[in-house]
Amino acid sequence: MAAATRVIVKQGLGAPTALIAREAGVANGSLFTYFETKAELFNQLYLELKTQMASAALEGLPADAELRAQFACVWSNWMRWAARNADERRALSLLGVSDELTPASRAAGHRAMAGLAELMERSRANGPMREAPLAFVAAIMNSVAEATMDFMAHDPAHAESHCELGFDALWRMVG
Amino acid sequence: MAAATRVIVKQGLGAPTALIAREAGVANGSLFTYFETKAELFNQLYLELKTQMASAALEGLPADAELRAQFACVWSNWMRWAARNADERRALSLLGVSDELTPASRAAGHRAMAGLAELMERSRANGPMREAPLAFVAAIMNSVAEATMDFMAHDPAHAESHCELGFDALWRMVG
Amino acid sequence: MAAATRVIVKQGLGAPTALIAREAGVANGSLFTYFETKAELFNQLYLELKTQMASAALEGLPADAELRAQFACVWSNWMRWAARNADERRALSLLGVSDELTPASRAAGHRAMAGLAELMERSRANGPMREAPLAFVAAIMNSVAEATMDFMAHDPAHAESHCELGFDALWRMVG
Amino acid sequence: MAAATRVIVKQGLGAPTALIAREAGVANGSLFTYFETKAELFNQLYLELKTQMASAALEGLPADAELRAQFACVWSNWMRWAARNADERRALSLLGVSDELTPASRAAGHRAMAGLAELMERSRANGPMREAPLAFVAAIMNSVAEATMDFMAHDPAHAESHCELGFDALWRMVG
DNA sequence: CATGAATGAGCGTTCATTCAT
DNA sequence: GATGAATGAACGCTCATTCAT
Repeated sequence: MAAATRVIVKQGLGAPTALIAREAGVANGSLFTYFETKAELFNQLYLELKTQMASAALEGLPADAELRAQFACVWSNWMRWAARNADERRALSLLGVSDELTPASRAAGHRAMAGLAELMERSRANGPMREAPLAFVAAIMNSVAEATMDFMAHDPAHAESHCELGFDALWRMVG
Repeated sequence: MAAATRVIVKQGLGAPTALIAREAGVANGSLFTYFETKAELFNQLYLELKTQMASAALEGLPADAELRAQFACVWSNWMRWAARNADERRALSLLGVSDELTPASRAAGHRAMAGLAELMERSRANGPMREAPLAFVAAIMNSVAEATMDFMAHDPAHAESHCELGFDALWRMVG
Repeated sequence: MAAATRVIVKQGLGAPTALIAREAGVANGSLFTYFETKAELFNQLYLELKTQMASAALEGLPADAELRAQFACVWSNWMRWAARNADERRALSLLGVSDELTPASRAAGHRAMAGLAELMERSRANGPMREAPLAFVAAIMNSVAEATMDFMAHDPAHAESHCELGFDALWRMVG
Repeated sequence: MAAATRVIVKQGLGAPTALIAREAGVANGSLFTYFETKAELFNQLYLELKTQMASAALEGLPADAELRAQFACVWSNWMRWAARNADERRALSLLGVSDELTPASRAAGHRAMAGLAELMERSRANGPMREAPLAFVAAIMNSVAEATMDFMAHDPAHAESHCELGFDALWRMVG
């Protein structure tokens, strides 16, 4: 998995399975002992990374703090994970647009993000988007997060300020 | 070009050039009379679609209206283009993440969006994001637009309301 | 023809007909008005070059001089032609080993060299190879000539001395 | 390798790799397990054949016999190898004029012929070509050898006598 | 006759997947 | 289970040749 992540980042989703196997230190064919097909590997990797990202975001959530503070904590965790796991994030992003990704995996990915979605749900409850469908709000949250991560990755010197700018913007939208 | 758009939407970027040629009603090899390589085709298509999208968005811009109204008009054009050109939008989105896309094409794509960026620039001038880098604000605008388009495409019955929700959210962020 | 020669030298026999046409300043398809196929062009070119080479070699032959002097004159003409028409020689050499060259062309090529062969025939009449088949002697003459030309082309500074060395060697063999 | 040799002789250097693979009894793609490219295969084959030829020529060289006898032995070995390995010789000859042959391979080929060159060097030491560059003498030796082989192959009935004629001619030149 | 866009068979090469060891 | 050589379908691209203009 870690090997696949590294290879995908370097070579894209078109990277030969042989390369992934070599990076993992196993034989060419052994890869297919663990994953029936390349697509299967990609789907599992997608889910693993998404889950890892979600749990990183929710780590240490102060359950009884104010909503805004909770959200700020999650956002900060999320962005920090992205900054420290640039490869994982990049791979996740590539996998997310792959044609090989099954609807099932995509659904499972959403489920992994349920904790985040729930927080979002509560955050907007009294805000201007209280009437919008949750999925829509979640999608916007995601897209702003992605854009923020891109900027943090691209310009690490101002990572901190971009992180805050992103959060403030998001909170203005939904909070 | 239109053929390539259709095929890309159906089969992804991995679609055989032979299929694109057939869809266009020309012979396998004729494609390479017009585009030196598959990558070249993709790059040109990307730029064409991006340009088309940008000019659709800026069409009929009421130059002396209030900023908010101008922006609303652009947003509405933009979303309408996306709704009416779902294939084009999907193809553009796939092309945008391709490894075959050259930095030059990406830069040209940004230039095509200059009109939008400039409007954005003016819109945020007195807003809460007046200190943020333009590129960052543009990225967020794009990402919210993308998310909105996705929802409009996915649930055409509520396209109109999603369009408004998206705009309001964006305006709250930057306006 | 001249265009074909230049292109063959630069790109080898695999050079596209389109390139030859462009070099000749005519359209892609016009080439096939003059030559039915690429092979036909190559065969005709082969014969033209071989004929040109042979007549260059025989030019100004002092019909009533001593045999050795006659041969020396021919050899000198031959080598001079090769030196001054490096492209033609190179092309001829490539064409000579092509699979496209028909036996008929090869035979015609030999006929073009008849004058040289006849001189050779007389030269060896009283020499050590008087019993050998003419064709064999001619082949050896040719091969020594080729080797000499190669050296003259490769090291033009000593062209003159290589030319003489080649002649002396050949004469020792047959004269 | 043997398969490649056979196919090259029958079809020339333009023969499809698929044919070579089939002749070798392996799958289309397997060829590229052993040789990265077609050119790589050709280069390696060239070197193998050249080396094989050279060692055949030097086999059983009577180190303390007279020079002429040594040379005669080598010549006889050489011609016998060519007669018995007509395919190999033909392939070698075709490979030798290919544009795919790298300078490195050509140099390695020369190195493989070093033994022959050295014998040649000693043979001419007191002969009429003692002042000529070694490379030139070697080139002439080669070209006479080639011509002789051609005749032996073309007219096997008189192979023996052509072999002798060739040697005598060569010795007259350099010995 | 000249043109040059169109053709499509054919090629070298890649790589996910299999399977005998 | 692990291996890695073998597989062969599939792809991007080339180019000799044709033919409507």
